[in-house]
Amino acid sequence: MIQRQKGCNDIYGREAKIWKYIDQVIDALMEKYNYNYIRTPIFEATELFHRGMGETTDVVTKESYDFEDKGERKLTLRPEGTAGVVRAYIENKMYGDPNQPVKVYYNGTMYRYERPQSGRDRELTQFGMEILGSDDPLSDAEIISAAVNLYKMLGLKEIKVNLNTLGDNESRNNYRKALIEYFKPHIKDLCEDCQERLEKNPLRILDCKVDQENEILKNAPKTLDYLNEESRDRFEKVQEYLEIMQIKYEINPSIVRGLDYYNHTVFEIEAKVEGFGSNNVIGAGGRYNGLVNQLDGPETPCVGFASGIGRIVMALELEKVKLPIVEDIDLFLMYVNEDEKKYAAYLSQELRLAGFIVDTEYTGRALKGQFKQADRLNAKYTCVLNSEDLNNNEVRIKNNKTKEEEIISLDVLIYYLDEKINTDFPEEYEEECECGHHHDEEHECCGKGNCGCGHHHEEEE
RNA sequence: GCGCCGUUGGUGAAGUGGUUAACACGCUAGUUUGUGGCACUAGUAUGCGUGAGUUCGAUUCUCACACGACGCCCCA
Repeated sequence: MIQRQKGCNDIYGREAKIWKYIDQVIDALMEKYNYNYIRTPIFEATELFHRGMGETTDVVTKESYDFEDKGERKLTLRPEGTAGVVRAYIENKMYGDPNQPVKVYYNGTMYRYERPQSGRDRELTQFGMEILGSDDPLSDAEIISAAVNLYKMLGLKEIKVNLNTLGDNESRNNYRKALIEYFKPHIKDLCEDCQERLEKNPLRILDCKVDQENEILKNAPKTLDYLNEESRDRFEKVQEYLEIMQIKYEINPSIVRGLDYYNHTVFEIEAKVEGFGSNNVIGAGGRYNGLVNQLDGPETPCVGFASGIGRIVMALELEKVKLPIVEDIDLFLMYVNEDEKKYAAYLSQELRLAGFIVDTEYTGRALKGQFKQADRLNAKYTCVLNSEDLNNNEVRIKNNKTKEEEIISLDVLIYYLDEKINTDFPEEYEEECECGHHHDEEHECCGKGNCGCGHHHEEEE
């Protein structure tokens, strides 16, 4: 049997509904923030990804899906979204658009040749957003706020924003030097991996899992002490805007992004949920003022964010968040003989076009089996089409919850169903927001906190 | 790339070096019920990840590979 490829997933059933729902929330949110959807190719010239990340990083040498096509072009399946967006920005000369900055978002599959583990697959789906052409700290804050609001809208409560700054290039280099100098005398007391990291990527030592509790790490120099004045001011501005937007965050000096093109703001958003594996970062981003230029575009300050949809789904499930996913149908049509079946075909067509979710029998089951199927599909109503009733221009509609059955004239069936569905099965509004109160339509949120539940928040309950 | 554990039907799983691979759920059919959901009856893996080896004989032992789970490295 041919199996699916390692680290790839088939998403279907209820899970697929969750994915589609998330996509909808993303689209709705991005509309509010006025970001435009952008779709770039899934493969690009290998060089695009290799440049700007440095040829020697593990990411490039070991973890990218490189291949050659029949025209001997060297191609790579995109491992992330930003490079393609930046390429498109440059190639389409979006920097010349009078409408600046350019705000775009994407949502698609990415490919990384990795060893699969919890929260890490070879094919993954990422949503991301970028602001190209603004160096304003407000744009950093906006990106972070949008990320936080997305998670809140989806219903995640246990999230934590870790914020840090790398400063500009000068600050960053000074800090790097200071770190190496600081760690060098202590190197023997650190784990093997950290000894490797010292020259290669000293910032990573701060993030080490083995030495997490080591005093040496705790007393290590902090980024913030090596910022020049300009970078420090900038960081303070970002924080100020976040506070105005009431976005909670924590400054965490161990947040370092892997690649060189990052500067100034960097952040990671963790899902703090019981049961999450070691990869609990559901989204991350930062400022990358150098990248556009590195890829032959004009000097362009940018900031962006990306989030793995798979990890969001995982977090939603672990938190047992109730999602507004339709898992039932309005009506299941049953029949026994061929004439009734034909009528089922006709009626399902009519009702579907009228906007109802209708299903019927296709596998030749006996009536008993059809009732079971109706239950499995969570049908709100069932209807056994009976030749006798049909001759009288009537059908029997049974509420599948109360088992009450009514005989309805076919002429008014649509009106009947329309009304009954709303009265028998009202939509439930029950959500809990940060304020800790359950609330529904009558009992609204007290307004403390930013729950994104979609209801208007009054000052008083 | 490294480490650890795992892989039995539609699902959850038990089990053994040797004629029919337990049990449960599910599913299908039948009896009964005015049109089901309860109950009862019957059916439902020539098969135990793939390949090779040990053996008279392997799903059970050994090895390799694949896949899954988790962790390390790395994390765009």
